Amino acid sequence: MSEQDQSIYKQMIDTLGESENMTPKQVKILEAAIEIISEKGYYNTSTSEIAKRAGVAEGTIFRHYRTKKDLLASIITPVITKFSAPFFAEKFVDQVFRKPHKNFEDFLYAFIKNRFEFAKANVPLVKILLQELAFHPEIQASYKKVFAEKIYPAINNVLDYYKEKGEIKDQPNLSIIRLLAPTVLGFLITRFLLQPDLEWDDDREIRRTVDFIMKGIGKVGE
Amino acid sequence: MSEQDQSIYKQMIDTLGESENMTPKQVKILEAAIEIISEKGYYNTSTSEIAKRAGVAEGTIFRHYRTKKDLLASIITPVITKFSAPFFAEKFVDQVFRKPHKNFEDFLYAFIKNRFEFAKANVPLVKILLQELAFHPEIQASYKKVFAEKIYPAINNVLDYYKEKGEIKDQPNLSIIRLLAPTVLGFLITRFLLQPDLEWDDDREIRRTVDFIMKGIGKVGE
Amino acid sequence: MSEQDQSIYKQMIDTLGESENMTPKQVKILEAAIEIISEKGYYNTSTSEIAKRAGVAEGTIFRHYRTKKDLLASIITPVITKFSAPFFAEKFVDQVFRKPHKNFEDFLYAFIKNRFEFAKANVPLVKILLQELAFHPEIQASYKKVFAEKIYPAINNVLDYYKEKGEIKDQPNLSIIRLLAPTVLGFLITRFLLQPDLEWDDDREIRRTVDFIMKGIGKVGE
Amino acid sequence: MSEQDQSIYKQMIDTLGESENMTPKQVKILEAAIEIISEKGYYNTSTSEIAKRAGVAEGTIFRHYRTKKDLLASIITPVITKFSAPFFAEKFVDQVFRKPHKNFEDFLYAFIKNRFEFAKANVPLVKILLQELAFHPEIQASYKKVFAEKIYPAINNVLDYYKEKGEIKDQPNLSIIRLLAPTVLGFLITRFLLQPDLEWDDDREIRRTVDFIMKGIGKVGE
DNA sequence: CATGAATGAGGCTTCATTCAT
DNA sequence: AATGAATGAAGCCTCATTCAT
Repeated sequence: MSEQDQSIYKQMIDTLGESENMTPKQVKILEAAIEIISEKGYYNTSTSEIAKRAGVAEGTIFRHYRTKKDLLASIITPVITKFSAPFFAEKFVDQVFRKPHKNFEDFLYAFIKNRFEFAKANVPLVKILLQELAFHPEIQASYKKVFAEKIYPAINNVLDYYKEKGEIKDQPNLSIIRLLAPTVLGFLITRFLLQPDLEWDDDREIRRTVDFIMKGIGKVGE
Repeated sequence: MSEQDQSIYKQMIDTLGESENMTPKQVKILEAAIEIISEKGYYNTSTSEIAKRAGVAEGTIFRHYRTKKDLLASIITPVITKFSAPFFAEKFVDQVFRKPHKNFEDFLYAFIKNRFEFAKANVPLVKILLQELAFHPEIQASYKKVFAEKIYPAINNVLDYYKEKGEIKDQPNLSIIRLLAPTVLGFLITRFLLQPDLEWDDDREIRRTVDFIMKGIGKVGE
Repeated sequence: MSEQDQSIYKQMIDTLGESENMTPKQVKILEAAIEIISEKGYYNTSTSEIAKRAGVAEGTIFRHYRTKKDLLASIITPVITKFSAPFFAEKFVDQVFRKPHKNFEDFLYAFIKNRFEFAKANVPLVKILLQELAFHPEIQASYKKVFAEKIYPAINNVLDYYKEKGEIKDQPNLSIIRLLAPTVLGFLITRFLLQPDLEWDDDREIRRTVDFIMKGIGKVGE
Repeated sequence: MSEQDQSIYKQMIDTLGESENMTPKQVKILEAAIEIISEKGYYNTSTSEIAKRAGVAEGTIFRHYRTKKDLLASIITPVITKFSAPFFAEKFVDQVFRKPHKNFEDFLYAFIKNRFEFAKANVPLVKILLQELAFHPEIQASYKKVFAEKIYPAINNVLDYYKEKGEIKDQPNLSIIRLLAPTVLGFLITRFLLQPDLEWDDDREIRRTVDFIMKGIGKVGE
């Protein structure tokens, strides 16, 4: 799995700050916005507060983002992209067919591990994504697009592949996803958002998750 | 499982309207608030809009609820209670020990089925609960209390019981819950909030969910 | 000096309650209004709060007083009357000419003493009068009328009388009043409103006040 | 006595407008607020009315003053300070000991004259101060502080000084102040607030006031 | 007489956004 | 690019007053 999507939170911003045409102030604005919005939510965060935390005049924000919602979009859109990065076309499918995963369980472990690291490095961003998704139709649309065009097809491929290899029980892929996704997401949400202060033995818990899924989905016990 | 907690949405309000001392206008206000807030979220819903939809003067809202947030609380608090109703003390535990469930699978099926019916009858309320939980510390506190005092102990009992009977694999109960809860919730959320328009074969999907969990948790295949 | 104007606060109300056609509820309302308004001022006191403290429905207030301002007027008007009671026509002037005061100093002492007792018995009412006078033109008008028709003429008489007797320096009566009034009022205000918790030797302080005025006004030292 | 505290009303604002960082709009707001509040009182004055009179959007008020009460405070606080300016430390006491006042009477005349000019130049401000003092605990606190720390000690010094010189009768200073203050204040209030339209011979009336006080306090006639 | 739910005008305040500098 | 004063729409809430019961 790619490593360049780790730690977007700062990294993403910095990268943009250099590669694209971001001024230092713009970077400050993004950082401040991410911090505050992830703490208090979009509607409880005022642009003036963001400006203050960023050490910038209020007007400056609107020089870079036409509206407050634009600012939110500019935070969330990359997260949607990066979060689904592994599913993007070749890389992901390639890994499945050519890479060292000798079976589905191996693949699943690697996949969860990878998304785990991503979430860990980007807690505030993931938090914003999950919280705001419900309230902003534009963002939902953006997500649905990525899901339909990238995520779903990729997963589909993988599942079909392992089904053929006889490692996955015969069920509609959608049903499988419906079971798989909440299990993985549920783990990440519990781990990083609901109970971040518990003492987690992360690796054991990841294995447990894999195990749980494998039992439920796999053909092993049958 | 009790049937008196079905369909709170209207039923709850009506009941209150009669049993408690709710005026017809107050009922209208609650209904309107639930509708609009579940559509657009708390922060996108203005009290004036609620008043308009309820056919009431804006001031009337504040005769009955000191604050807009009070109004939200008066919607959510009963949901928290009712949603966890099956866990409340005797009933739930009794069912497990004395009632017709011959094994954990049976119990699980009955339980999911029951919560499924509840969710089905109260989509708007559940939606509000899930969406707003993130933003209102008071509501979080209220939920945590119910979870710690009612839900968790009840589940604990059940799991211990079936562990003793050898139907559940030996894992920490917290880990089991961490796997179980997202699976059930994920199903309900997908079914009623994310993809309500799909043509669902509900019973088959419930069985699939039970099956998935049983495989992952149970001792069967070992 | 008349004794029937002592302790209006309760007494006034009770009297009205019997003699006039006041219901017990109306009495409660007046009492509550006086208490709260004297504590927090007219504009910081809501009719609902008055109703609550009076143990009465809000509507009941408006059954007895057309408006909130009417309620205030019904409190203040009698105070204006009673506060200037000693000046009312015959009684007052009579006392001056026929009664036991052998000189102006004696009269002054009796007068201040009398108004002192009145103020003492009616602190809340006096407080309301002083505080609200500034903001309600109707009340000002009412006061000016009483002053012009009763108070001023009466004082005028008295001053002229003692001037003739050679006990008061020859100055315009208005100037005398301008010096006299603040001295007396200033004492009462300090005593009951500004520093009510100090340990006052009331009689000594009254004598000091009389002395101060006598020196300033009288012919003694000349 | 210093002359730089004359005519705060406009002068104060103008000064601030230049020396401090006040925008022209902010100056307009202050002027409008002073005018209207002094006419109708704080609670009868709406922020929208102030905005209208100031030719400013209502929101602009709240950019400069977080609260309506803040606006009031920003008007009154300087008045409290300026009104007691002559009492502030050296200047005042110095004048007493080193300056041209050959006796207490001279000093008293100069003092009253000075405060008279101040009141004359700041009628609206003084009116607001007197009217609102009763209703705003924060303002009371602010005043009490100034009184305890500046005014009282200064007066104390002066009285002791002239007592030693044998020009003032031996009474507790607090008693003297209790007699002195209402006489001076009563004069100013009558002159500028109660009867501003009378034709006053100001100098004669000031002398009368001084005379009245001297007789009452002084040792002359004894 | 009494009630108290209902009203709706109006108050204070917030905040995204604009614009002259 | 950056500023920050200014805007004004819109939000929440209060409260005196009315009216059907």
